[in-house]
Amino acid sequence: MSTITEVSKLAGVSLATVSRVMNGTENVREATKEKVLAAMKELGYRPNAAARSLASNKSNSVGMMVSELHGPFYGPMMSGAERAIRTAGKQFLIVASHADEEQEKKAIEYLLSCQCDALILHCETLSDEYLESLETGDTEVILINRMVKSMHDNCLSIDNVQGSFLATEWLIKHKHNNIACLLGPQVKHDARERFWGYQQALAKYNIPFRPELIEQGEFTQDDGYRVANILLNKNTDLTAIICGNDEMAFGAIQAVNEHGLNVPDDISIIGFDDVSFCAMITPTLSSVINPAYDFGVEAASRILKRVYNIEPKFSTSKPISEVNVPDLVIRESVRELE
Amino acid sequence: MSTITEVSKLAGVSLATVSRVMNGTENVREATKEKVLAAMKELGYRPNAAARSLASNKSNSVGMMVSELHGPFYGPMMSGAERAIRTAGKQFLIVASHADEEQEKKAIEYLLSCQCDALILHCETLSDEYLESLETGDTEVILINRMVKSMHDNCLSIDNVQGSFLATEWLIKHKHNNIACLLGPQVKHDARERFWGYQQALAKYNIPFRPELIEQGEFTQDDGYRVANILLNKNTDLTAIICGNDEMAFGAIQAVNEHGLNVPDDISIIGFDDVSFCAMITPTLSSVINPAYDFGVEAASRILKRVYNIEPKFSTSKPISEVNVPDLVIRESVRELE
DNA sequence: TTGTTTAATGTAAACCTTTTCATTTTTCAT
DNA sequence: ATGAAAAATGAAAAGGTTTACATTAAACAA
Repeated sequence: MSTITEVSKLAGVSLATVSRVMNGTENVREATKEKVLAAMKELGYRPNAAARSLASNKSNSVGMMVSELHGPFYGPMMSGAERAIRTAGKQFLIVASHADEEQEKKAIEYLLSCQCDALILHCETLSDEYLESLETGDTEVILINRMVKSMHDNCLSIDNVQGSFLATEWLIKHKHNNIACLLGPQVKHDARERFWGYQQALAKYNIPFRPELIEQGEFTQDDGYRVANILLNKNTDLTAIICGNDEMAFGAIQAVNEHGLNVPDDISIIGFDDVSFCAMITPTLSSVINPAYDFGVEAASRILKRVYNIEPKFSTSKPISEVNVPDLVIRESVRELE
Repeated sequence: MSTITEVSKLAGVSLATVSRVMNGTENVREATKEKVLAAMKELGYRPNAAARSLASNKSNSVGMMVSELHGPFYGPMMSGAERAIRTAGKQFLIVASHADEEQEKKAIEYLLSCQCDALILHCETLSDEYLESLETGDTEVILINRMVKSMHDNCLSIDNVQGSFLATEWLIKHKHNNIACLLGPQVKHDARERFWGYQQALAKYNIPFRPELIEQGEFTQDDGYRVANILLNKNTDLTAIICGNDEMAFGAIQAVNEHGLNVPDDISIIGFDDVSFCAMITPTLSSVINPAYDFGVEAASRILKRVYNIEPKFSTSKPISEVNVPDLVIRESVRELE
């Protein structure tokens, strides 16, 4: 691989001039510029990112951490952020943490050691204290789906309690009384918040909380299926199920069908996140909107402004603030009782 | 941020020793090691990846390029590769190219300038010559969904022609004669190959090729819907539609439904790729398996072996060779005619 | 012990840029 | 034409690590 030195020799100028041409920052005479560009081309020169970053103490890259690289929720979130960052000419790195504490820490360490200028994190296990400690460095950090009060301006999330409350309330208002709840893993704060929203709604309408209507599982289709079966086997009177997320809801629909019951005629189901397949499955799934794509775009936009002083070219479909009031989308999977 | 020098001073040893402790390569006395580790911890030392990569000419990272970060096909592909790479303790970088030639080149340039030790590329627009030129460097390159003869051992793909042939043949064998074809964008080689497989099957069974049964669109649900409508408006006798991929197929199902027709009673539909939602929608979608996850794992495994001399811990569910014979999964979206 | 081999550690150059500061060249007003 | 100011360029240090080579300390045999 050729280096800047070789380019400078071929072009008959100094290192510094080649660097200036590359970065386009300072004045270089047009004739010189062309000589350098020609030399670069001839040698197939490609700047060494490591050396640049070492010398400049900047990497021109933004790192993102997500739990998984696949899945209907993370995909749009990554895409949104990527689009905004790349359009601004900055580089974008992604690492997956698999929602494991140690791996989350390692992933962040890695992004930091890459000298990322900013970080976008969707973390599931890390404590507020750990996240706060990240702020002490000079790397901008934005958290998605998480609210740490002391980092308020750097957090983007929806009000999970409110979202779950809305979903439950809709069911209550439409005459459902025996509403089951398929919880996500309660080690995750969003799963806990969603549970709390359910409880709040019951309380508001004076509906007794029945522990037998609660089951907990992973945020997956398989576990939704498994856990919904448990629920259906022990309860014959339930008319609706609120699910921790859409994947679980889809598993629940399968379980309901296998029990010879119909969604929504026998049982109404509401998911959470409103991922793309909600509108694809049969019946279409009612859900609480969690605007993953917009969160990605918004996170990136804030970074572009704050770190690079660039006015972002993309904007979100609707304004995104720190804590967003979620909307409920009603589709075929629910019905009102008389 | 603290540096290796500060660590060495605090521990009372030389730079070299700290480096040796970090890398664990050479002999260091146990007592010394502990001193160094303690100093690192005390300072919160984090190695500078740029400096390491510059000095060692290695980055311990593998780069991947995909067209999009979201979507049911790329997600599993990224996940498979990521899992294998990270388990081996190497780092994993992803960039998106948006299936645009210039952006694909830029993305690759970026990964190379990051000194990635190896590249996994899913490219759509680049020429064989360009890809061959990448091989001249000392960076290992693996191509997914692409076969360049001169790089045979570095390519992983399915036989698209064969896949499409199988799907078409199934329909023919089950008495379908008027089989329409929803093509993907013919600038993409896989879309072209799939078209070719369709033609081959017709030819083999002496079914005349009817241009009015062919429409071309993007590989998206929206375009599948749009293009299927065109097809349905001008053809009243078709009984089956072969689609360029699963997204298009889903769009086609919607179009068929809106025309007051039923899948599969009136029209049979087969997709391509067998992404996860095939089994989730109604009717479940028949498709040709394109093992994205396994391709990711296999690509990573080959790199681990060749570049790092590490025996990979993960293996694919079934053996993956360079060009794989695809399987057809028959689900509810097709029926046999009498 | 003494000398020899091996293990542990240290020194300093190298990796490729950026960037400060100094120097040279150009421009332009007089 | 002259000098001052501005623009263009160059020289060299700095950035944090690895690693070849040199040195010192430990281990061990005689």
